[in-house]
Amino acid sequence: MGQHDHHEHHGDSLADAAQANLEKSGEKWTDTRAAIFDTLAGFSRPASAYDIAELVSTARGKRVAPNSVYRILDLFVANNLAMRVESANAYLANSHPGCEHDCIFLVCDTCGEATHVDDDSLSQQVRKVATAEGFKSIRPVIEVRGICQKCN
Amino acid sequence: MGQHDHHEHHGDSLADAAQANLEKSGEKWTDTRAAIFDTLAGFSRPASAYDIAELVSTARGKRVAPNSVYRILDLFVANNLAMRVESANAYLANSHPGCEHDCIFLVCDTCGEATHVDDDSLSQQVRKVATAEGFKSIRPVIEVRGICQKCN
DNA sequence: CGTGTTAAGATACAACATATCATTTTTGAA
DNA sequence: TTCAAAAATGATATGTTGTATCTTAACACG
Ligand SMILES: [Zn+2]
Ligand SMILES: [Zn+2]
Ligand SMILES: [Zn+2]
Ligand SMILES: [Zn+2]
Repeated sequence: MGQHDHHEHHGDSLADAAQANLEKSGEKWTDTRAAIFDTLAGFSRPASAYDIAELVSTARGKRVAPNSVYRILDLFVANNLAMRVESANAYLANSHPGCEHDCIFLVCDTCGEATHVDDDSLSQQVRKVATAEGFKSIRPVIEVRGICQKCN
Repeated sequence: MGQHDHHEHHGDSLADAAQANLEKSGEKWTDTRAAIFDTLAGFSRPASAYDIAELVSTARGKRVAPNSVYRILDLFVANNLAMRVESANAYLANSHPGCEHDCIFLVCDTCGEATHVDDDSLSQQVRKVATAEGFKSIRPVIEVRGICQKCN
């Protein structure tokens, strides 16, 4: 189903890719941003801004306010370093920054884990439906809520 | 794109259809539920529980608390009388209760209006992707954020 | 340096959502 | 009809998510 080439990154490799991507857009990879990215990437589930604020605060020994976290998450989303899972009011690190496409998230109602799926033909169809209705600046939100295999 | 027969209801006809549907499930069509449904159906855009609480309170001259509204909206969603638009934290009356299918919502970031689209083949594909990953109790969330034709 | 710009912090508050317990209304059997 | 159980709604408190505004700190660069 992955109809395009891309690289799934992990750990340091992911942070490096994220940094490279952000800097390519002329943005800076500051300590705070790095800490927030690392924390986000450390979650195996979509993390709320408050989750991240708490962990980063502890990790750095000084409080990081939620609004700062939101600011940086917004920056990450705008630059494809992270995605927002709308049905969970939470965020996920993008495991393949630099690769532009519409992700599909399968979110388990029981354990909260989110599976990331790519299906370009499907997301293209969604875009086509919206285009047909005259929509511009299209951002598909394709998610599935349900019970994952492990929880069944 | 609507690959199945169904009826779009409006006004009293819609409320009647909603009532019939709810009662078919053994639930009661109380005054409060009727008022909340009417208010919800009167919105041309996804309405938040608080929006509805405020309007219903005014209309009935007595306060209806948000938690009551949430309770009833949950009931409506469970019985297909309303749908939740996840990316807007808000609700829409279902213009065709009794007709089971996965709706697609196109939501304008500028004016907030939501266009309702049905595409069974598309939503079936989304379900298929989730099924292939071992998901059960699947509830697709297919929405598109963007700028609508009028706002362009 | 000094000055303008960008990033981050502090604080307050708004918006969305749920938990718990009390009260009212409905129902249906005695 | 009366009364007890169940269902619906109300009151209240609190938790969670998100934004607005202003201040302070870090940085870049002439
Ligand atoms: Zn990809
Ligand atoms: Zn699970
Ligand atoms: Zn339909
Ligand atoms: Zn619009």
